[in-house]
Amino acid sequence: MRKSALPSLSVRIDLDPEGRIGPGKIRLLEAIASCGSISAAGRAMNMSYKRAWDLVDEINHICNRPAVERQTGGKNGGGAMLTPFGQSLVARYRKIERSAENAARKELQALRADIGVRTKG
Amino acid sequence: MRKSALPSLSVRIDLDPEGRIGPGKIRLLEAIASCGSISAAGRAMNMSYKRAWDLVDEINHICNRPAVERQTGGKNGGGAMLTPFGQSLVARYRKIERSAENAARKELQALRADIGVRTKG
DNA sequence: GATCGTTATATGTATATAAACATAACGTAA
DNA sequence: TTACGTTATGTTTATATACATATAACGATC
Repeated sequence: MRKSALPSLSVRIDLDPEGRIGPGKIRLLEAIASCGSISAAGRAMNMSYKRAWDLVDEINHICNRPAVERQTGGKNGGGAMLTPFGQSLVARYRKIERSAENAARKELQALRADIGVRTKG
Repeated sequence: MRKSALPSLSVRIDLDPEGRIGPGKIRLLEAIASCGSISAAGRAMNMSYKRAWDLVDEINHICNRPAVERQTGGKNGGGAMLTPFGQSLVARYRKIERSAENAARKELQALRADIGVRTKG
């Protein structure tokens, strides 16, 4: 498998001075979407349930609307899924990320040439 | 009118898994370039000299070559300036940042529209 | 040699962040 | 009712980060 070459970009969206959404929260949202629960997503990311829950809570508060809808109790104990807004948030982030990396590719290559390629391994 | 309304982008360059360069370090480099010393740059950014020095040291180590050249002692007690590499690093970062914001503008506006309008339900 | 403001370094103290652990509430199904 | 796995919410501990303070070395200038 091919790891992303360094240097690479990471993009954050500053929704307000105290609230940003970056690659970590987006990966968590994606994991929730594919796992069906916060706790399973946390396990998949090697993250404690509490941390995952706190991040979800933070995301929902940063945006003015819930990105994750949660059900407590019920079949299988409950679960969580992305709201339509949450889905579009992830999609938008990924699109922005792709656009940014595309736009920056030349400069990053030049930077890599300056610094020297480090092939770890 | 102020330049960037929220949400806005912030871009980091991951030079290696443990070393990133983002808007803070770039602003520090720019302050050093315009102030002529680490300590003056720190004062200008309301940052302790130690913190500024540590950041410069980190930058110089993250990259494989110095971005800041320092002179201890001498006229005015010494000073610091950007190396040619440091100058190009700043220029490249700012160019990447502009490209990224340009590429993401539409999506950010859509996101702003989503978040700005609070729809309960 | 004394002065000056800088670089360079060390140490201790707050503060913020993350991890670890514990426990209750929930709602479906057996 | 009981069991189950989840959401929800604490409390405590540990770690990392930032801050404050102190001090020495440096080298041109006076």
